[in-house]
Amino acid sequence: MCAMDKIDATELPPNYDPNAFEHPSVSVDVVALTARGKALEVLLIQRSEKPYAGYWAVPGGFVGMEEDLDAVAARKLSEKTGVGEAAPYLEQLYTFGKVDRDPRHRVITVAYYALLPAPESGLPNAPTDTPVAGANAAQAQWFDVHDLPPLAFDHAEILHMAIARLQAKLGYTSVAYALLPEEFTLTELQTTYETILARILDKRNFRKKMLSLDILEATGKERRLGAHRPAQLFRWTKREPVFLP
Amino acid sequence: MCAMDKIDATELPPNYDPNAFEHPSVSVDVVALTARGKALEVLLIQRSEKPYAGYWAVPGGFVGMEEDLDAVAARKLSEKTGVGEAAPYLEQLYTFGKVDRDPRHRVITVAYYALLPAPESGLPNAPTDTPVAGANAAQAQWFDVHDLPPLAFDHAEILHMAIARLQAKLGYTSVAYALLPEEFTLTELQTTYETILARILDKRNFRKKMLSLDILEATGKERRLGAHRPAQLFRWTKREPVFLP
DNA sequence: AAAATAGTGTCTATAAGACATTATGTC
DNA sequence: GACATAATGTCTTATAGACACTATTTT
Repeated sequence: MCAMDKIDATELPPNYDPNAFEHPSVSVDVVALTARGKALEVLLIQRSEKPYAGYWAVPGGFVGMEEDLDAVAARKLSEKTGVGEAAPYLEQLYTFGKVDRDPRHRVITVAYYALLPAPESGLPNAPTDTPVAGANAAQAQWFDVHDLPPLAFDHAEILHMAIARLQAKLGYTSVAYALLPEEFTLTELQTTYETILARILDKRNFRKKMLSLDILEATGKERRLGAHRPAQLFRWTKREPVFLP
Repeated sequence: MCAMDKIDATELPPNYDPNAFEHPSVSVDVVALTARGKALEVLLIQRSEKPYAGYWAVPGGFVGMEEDLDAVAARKLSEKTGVGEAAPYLEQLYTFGKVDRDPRHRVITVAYYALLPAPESGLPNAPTDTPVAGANAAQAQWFDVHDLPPLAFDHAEILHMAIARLQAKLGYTSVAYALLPEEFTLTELQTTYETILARILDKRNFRKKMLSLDILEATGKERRLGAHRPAQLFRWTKREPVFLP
């Protein structure tokens, strides 16, 4: 433990030199999630270097001196997924700071999670289906969260926390908006909920509930797919998360 | 923006030198809350140095290379409040990382909040009523969160987030256990809820609800205070937070 | 007996959950 | 008309909230 441990942030002298002591590094990691059909998928990058060479990791980057945490998260997400200007849902998750979570040196990571519409949705903020690998040719790929490769560092813990947070938020907000295309059927919406919650919901109760919340509106259009009755298309009344009663 | 901004944590070469570039500093700030009578109180320290000399701040400290984030939070809390071994409720709140939140240099702070029983409760983990000032003779004092002195940095934002989190958690967990003494009356419990939520609750509904949750048990003892019927004393069935149905 | 707080029950309204059939399009 | 998915309503149960009086103790 170095001398810095005992310095109180509230009591720093004005001439204190922030570089007089060794600091932990700070990184930002982004759990990018998308609901594709019946799978909840996460974007992972395969490491090509030690430690954890060959293992997969959530994309992340170090925090420089002149960039807000949120900005680092947005930038990393954009670099890896190809999402453009239209802001995806991006929320800080938790900060992981165990001394030995990175075997090389002390790295404190501020984890975020992002919700993206399925790549095939055609939305401007949908990720490209082929994520962008890093400069050192590491692979980037979407994985079903229930069929994961070995994960580096404490990234399994980070991912589980992101999924738990999303599951919880589904219950009291309209965050699901961020996972769906502009227009969708109630069945697609229900499938998204079922995918994330990993359980089957009752169709009548689900529709009754959703339509009572004033968060959806019919577009008047319908989707015709196959030899059966077409489905009405809906959109969100607000493309931002709303707290539900 | 320095070169470090563009280095990807998942792609670090094994011989990367973490000290080759300037890092942000990392601090931990702890919002210590206690419910004393009809006031929710927060522990603040008065700064004696610039910037924000004379302003009040939440206690905090820098994170050294060899200490977990949670451990820094626990240590700071213990130093300032005199709480001992018996662990108070301590939970990570949010990480604040705006570039200019500290005018001196870049400081990213991981905020925690702690719930302590009232100083006069006699519990082993109750804070001393006279909090410990820092080495440079700054004052430390408990303040009603609705009657605050001017706060330094973004500490007003941190405090408001802590209060909002506590209010939310009261609704779906038994965290209130951490604010009460070992034995307490239902009226004291209700007063604690009312203080935190800043609204009056119905006595009959409150008692009906609380007693239906299997989180309280009667001690068989009663408290006699003044010219009126004595109140039964209760204790928590578990001194840890429980999720409520 | 006056004062002060402890303690208690009913009714209503709302929400959640179980449950099966009809409707409408394509091929 | 066979097939496949869309769309819909009722009943039961549990929960939340409004609401006022009696009980017990001290002084």
